[in-house]
Amino acid sequence: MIQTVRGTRDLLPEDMPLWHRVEEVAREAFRRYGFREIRTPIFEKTELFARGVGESTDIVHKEMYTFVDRARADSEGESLTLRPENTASVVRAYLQHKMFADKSPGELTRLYYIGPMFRRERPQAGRYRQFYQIGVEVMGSSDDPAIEAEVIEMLSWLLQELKITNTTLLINSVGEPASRASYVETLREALKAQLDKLCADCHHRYETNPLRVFDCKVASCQAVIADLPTITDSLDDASRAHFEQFKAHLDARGLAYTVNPRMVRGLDYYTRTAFEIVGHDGLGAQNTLIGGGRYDGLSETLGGPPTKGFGFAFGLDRMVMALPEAEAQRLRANDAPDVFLVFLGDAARQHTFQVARDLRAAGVSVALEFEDRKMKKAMTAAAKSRARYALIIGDNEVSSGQYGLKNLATGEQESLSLGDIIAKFK
RNA sequence: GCGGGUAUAGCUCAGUUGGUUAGAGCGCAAGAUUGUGGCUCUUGAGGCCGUGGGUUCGAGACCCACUACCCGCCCCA
Repeated sequence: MIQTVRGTRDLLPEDMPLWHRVEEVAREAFRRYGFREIRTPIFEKTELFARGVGESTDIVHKEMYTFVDRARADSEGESLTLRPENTASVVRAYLQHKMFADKSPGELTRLYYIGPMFRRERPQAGRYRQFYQIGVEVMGSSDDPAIEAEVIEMLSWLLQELKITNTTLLINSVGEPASRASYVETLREALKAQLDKLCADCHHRYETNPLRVFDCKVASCQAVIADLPTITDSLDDASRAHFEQFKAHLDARGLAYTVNPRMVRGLDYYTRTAFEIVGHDGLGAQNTLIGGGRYDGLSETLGGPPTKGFGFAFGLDRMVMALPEAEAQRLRANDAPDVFLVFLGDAARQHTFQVARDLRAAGVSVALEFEDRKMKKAMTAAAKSRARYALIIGDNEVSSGQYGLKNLATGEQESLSLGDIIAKFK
């Protein structure tokens, strides 16, 4: 039997109401905050991600689905990649369509996206090779921290609307590229003296990406980590001032946060503000719900004019997992037909098709089966469909034009004309 | 790439020191009940026991290999 490729999965009808709900709430949040949708291609030239995300990152290094396109007579096949994330593509589109050109100073471009991304990682709880992300990007000439606070305010509303409570907002500033680079050296110096106390993984991190040592879960490493210098101490003055303003904006909006000076970003393009919203319920080891930050240099990296940028992304797979059970049940229960048509005998069967058409034309969600069954069986099918009502159509009903409408939850039944029934569902 | 776990009915799982016909609950089907579902009772259908090899008189069980899935690590939004 052919099955799904490792790390991919089918999203079955039972779960779709949950996915739709997250998408619907997100779109509503974006509408209220002035974001407009953009859809970029699912694959791009490999170079876009190599430059945008960063050559040295693991994503580019070993986690991309890259393939060479078919060669033509006049050219080599070019290297293409299924998008591992969407920020680089959105910035590319922003530049390609010169969205900055008709803007006045300080005017922002607010974009959002929803769609699948691909990473060739080992799957685990809440992590798939084809996963779905929702994200926004704010681009323009301004890097006002009020932008950041407003976006986080929007996320706060979104989580509340989804009934996802018990989350924590973590913030940090990773500074300008220059101050970040000097901090990495400071950190490497500090680690050098304690190398003998670190685990094998951290030895590797010391070489490749010292910032990652902070994420180590080994107890002996944690002891060392506690005494390491933080990036906060190395911040340049402008970044420090920017971060202070950002916090003041959060305070003014009543948004609670925890400063985590050890929270760093893996992708090359991040500058200054970084944030995460972590969940605590039912997410396994993958408890980061939302991650984002500022990426002021990305446009230039991709050959565009100096542009400020700020954005976030969250995984739909994981957000759906984080929905509380009660909310999930409510959403699934709502995903049911309005009425299930039960008919008895061949004459009623023909008549039922007409009734179904009239109800549907009036906007009612109608379920029915085509088999002529005993009433008992038909009622069982009606209950199984989870329809709110069963509409009973036998010879008596056909001749009288009065149908039995039974509320399947309460068991109450009344006799109504088709017009009355349609009115009831309006 | 590395580590641990699991693989038996549609689903969730039992299955004793290796023993003859592989079980339960839920679900599904039929009936009790020929125009009224849910509850109850009765009956039934449904299994290459992940795949391949080995040990044995005999393997769902023990050994080896493989594959798949799950969880975690690496990495990361």
